[in-house]
Amino acid sequence: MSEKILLIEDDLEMQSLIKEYLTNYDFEVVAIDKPKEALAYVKAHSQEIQLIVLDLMLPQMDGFDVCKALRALNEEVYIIISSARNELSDKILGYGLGADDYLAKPYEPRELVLKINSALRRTLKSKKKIGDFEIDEEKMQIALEGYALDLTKIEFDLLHLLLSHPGKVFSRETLFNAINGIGYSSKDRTVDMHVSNLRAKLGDDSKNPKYIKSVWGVGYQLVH
Amino acid sequence: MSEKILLIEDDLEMQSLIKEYLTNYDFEVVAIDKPKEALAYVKAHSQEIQLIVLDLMLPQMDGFDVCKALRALNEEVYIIISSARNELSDKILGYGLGADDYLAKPYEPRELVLKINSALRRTLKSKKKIGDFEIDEEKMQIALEGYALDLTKIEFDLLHLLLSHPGKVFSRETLFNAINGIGYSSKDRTVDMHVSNLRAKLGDDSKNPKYIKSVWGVGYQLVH
DNA sequence: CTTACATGTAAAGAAAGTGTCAAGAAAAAG
DNA sequence: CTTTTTCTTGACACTTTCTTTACATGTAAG
Repeated sequence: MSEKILLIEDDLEMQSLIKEYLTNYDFEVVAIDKPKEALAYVKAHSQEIQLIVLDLMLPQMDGFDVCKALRALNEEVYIIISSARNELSDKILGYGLGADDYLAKPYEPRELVLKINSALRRTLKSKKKIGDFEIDEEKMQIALEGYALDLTKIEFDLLHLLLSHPGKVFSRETLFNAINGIGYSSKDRTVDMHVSNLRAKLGDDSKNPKYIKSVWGVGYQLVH
Repeated sequence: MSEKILLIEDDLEMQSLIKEYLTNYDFEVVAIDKPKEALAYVKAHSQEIQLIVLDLMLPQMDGFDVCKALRALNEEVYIIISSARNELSDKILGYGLGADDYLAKPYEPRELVLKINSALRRTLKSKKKIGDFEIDEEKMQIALEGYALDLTKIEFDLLHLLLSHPGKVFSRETLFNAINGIGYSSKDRTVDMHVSNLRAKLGDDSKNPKYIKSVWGVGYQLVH
């Protein structure tokens, strides 16, 4: 699995250096030196690009405007700005350019790799797929077979926990603690109730569960 | 029960110190100073290793790359990185090297033991093989020759206990206590009943047991 | 071989766990 | 402050599991 990265850098020597370095780390890199071309590229391939590395010292357009334009084209993409250290460092982060991270020049290529990795880890984290489910952590939403479920907070937490370890048996106490902090007593039926409601929303059947199975005397587990 | 830990540390003095310390805590430690050797070792013994302690100040390869390579070889293993405090401490945790925990040098050996313990508690949970059986503790499931058994909680506990010490003779009282807390009386036949049901589910024969053997006047044992 | 006690297991009864409706309590929204 | 939504609790029916009883069978020792 490789990720597509757009590198916008007008210093061609630097460009090829970084491109090579990132390529070694299994990223797919598209390098462009002219901001207008870059914008055109993003317009055309918006969906494919996971991340943009933008150097601010660009000739044709002001780097700020490029950044804004990029963000306008794609709200989701992660943008890392690089620029000479003493230049704009503070401002960039402060003002709403839409950039997600900042890297002072000169920088170690490794640093860039680190930032890219952490960025991708974060973006790839929302929208995990598990079986027929799709979790969007940011939106606090879970979809089943493409249809978003209308869950309460507790239901979301519960299902999320079950989905995080498919097949694992969770005791009622564990589930209770996950949603309520502490204070479980064995005659508490609240977890059962939430599971029952969840099942209803999932269209699941307790006697013949497709998703949430009861483990007698213990708790519940996600069928997988 | 001891756990296998791989220690990658090029400072030999430090290495033997830590190794000795961990050994005192009943861990089985493999210490290697050369990263290439370490990688080779992991490749060969991937399944056995529960946890890796990796020192970043290594000669041949960059510690980052070692860490990544280790993670590539084994997604499951828990990796603890150690490194001089002021070096990269913050970055390491933030960025995606695949490490699970971080320890700033110099550290107290005790600290390391604590981290190891908490890590093992988390990972050491699933899928042990014993003879024809395979236990998945997380899923609370035991499979016989690949087929999952449908056991009740008590049956699971009972078989699990027998499997944990193949050949050991367990008295009825011990077995009873394991499943019921306390309160065994010698004319209690409940353990016998559970064993009988278990045997049925295992397709076992009490007169000619393949799995659970009766030990006259005492209790039961797992045939091995 | 006989006695005394141990084990195997079917079947019945006891106990405990689960599903969910409906009502009340609590929290969030308006 | 009122309304609405969500959460908890109690109740009851129902299911599954556990224990006990009962009797047949098996084993060791005199």
